[in-house]
Amino acid sequence: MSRETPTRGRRPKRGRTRQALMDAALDLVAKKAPFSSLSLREVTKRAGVVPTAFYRHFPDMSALGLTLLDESFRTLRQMMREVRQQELPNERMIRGSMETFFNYVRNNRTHFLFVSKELYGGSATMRQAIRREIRLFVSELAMDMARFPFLVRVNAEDLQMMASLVVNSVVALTQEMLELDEDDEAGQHEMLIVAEKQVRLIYFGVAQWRSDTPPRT
Amino acid sequence: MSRETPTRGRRPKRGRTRQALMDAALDLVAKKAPFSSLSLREVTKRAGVVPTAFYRHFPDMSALGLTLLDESFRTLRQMMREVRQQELPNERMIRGSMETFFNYVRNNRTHFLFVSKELYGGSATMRQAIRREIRLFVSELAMDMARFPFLVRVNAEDLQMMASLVVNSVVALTQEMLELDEDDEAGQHEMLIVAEKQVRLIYFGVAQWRSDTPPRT
DNA sequence: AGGCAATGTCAACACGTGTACACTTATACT
DNA sequence: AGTATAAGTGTACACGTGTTGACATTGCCT
Repeated sequence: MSRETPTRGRRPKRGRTRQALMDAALDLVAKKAPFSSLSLREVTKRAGVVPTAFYRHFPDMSALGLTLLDESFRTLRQMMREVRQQELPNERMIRGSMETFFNYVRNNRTHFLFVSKELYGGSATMRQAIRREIRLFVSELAMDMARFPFLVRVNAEDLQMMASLVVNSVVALTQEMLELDEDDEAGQHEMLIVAEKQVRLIYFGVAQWRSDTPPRT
Repeated sequence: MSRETPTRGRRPKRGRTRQALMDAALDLVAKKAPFSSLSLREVTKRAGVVPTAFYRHFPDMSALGLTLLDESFRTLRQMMREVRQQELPNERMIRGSMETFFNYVRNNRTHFLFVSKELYGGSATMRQAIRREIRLFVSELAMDMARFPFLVRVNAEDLQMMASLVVNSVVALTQEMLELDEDDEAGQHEMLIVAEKQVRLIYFGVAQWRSDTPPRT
């Protein structure tokens, strides 16, 4: 038995522990295992808090997970919206979007690691929640593409399919990038280059596309 | 404590348990959690065997995992090689490859579920092993594409980038399909359609591509 | 038929797990 | 200042975990 602090119930600021728990969970995810295989005790220990203190902030681990998930996507959504609104010419737009996105990933590494590991390995509700976010990105991108003049003849279904192709590719590259060492700048830069090329390639394909089925109104 | 069979050491055929353990693991992965969060006891219980019997066949759980991984990819590799060798004209080739691949996924659902959940959520060695297999597919596809007459001017780096775009997209759609209910035929068919369109779209983009930059570091 | 290696069982251990309960302390509000 | 409430602590329990060791059975080979 380790008796580091025999003092009893003495800790400063008001609601600091909640954040400590979230940070601890992300920490463990980054350097150990996926969130879904973390134990409550493990997290509390890392946060420097007794196990039972956990319940003062979350009813159980899955609640912590959903909070983390929300935190991960909240700022990202807004950022992508801003990126989209700045309306650059095509070529510059692709490059710019990729740069800001991957920069964001880099600055929020632990959050993306968390999401990446839960996308397919998490609980059913967790997976669905993440998928919903991704589908949202796809739909918004599809709406943007609908405004391209050379895509007026493409029906909604195909627009969705094109957008999902772009998003899926970026997601895959993101996950690949997260596998790299944190300070492998060369590798990460290469990922950016590849991502930009892949999206440009898709862009070429899109320009060539015709929907056989009747176009949208 | 359930004492269903108080008999002691009585079980028929020779090496049947090893397969029972592997089946039990896949079973649990399919209807519960990712392999990496399964416990040894859980697996043995499912296999109808006492925990210690496990060690007669595998030194530990990770060994079971690697065996399962090998089993998952061994037949797939060969199948893809056969598909590639049948040299159909472009359009038919895309459709045919997608059909046979997704059919294979359908017939080996549990194996692919296993792989899908370990790709990002598994242990480091597991993740690397799976990535290696995927990279192998990418390289082989790139070699195939190199024989396309309209791709002779594309450098090796870009060929790799194109192939990885195709493979990543198919992988993503596969994982999406695995999320569907096992007997949702309509949904699975739709996935096939989307996959075929996406690859065709990439194909269009590829036909338009020129490598501007000479290969550099 | 006999032997021996492979394959199974049982009991036990030391430890990690989630959670309930009763408690102490810190902070915010009147 | 006084106090109610939020937020922390320690103890305890029942259970699941991986692994060890000694023993029992099976089945293939000669």
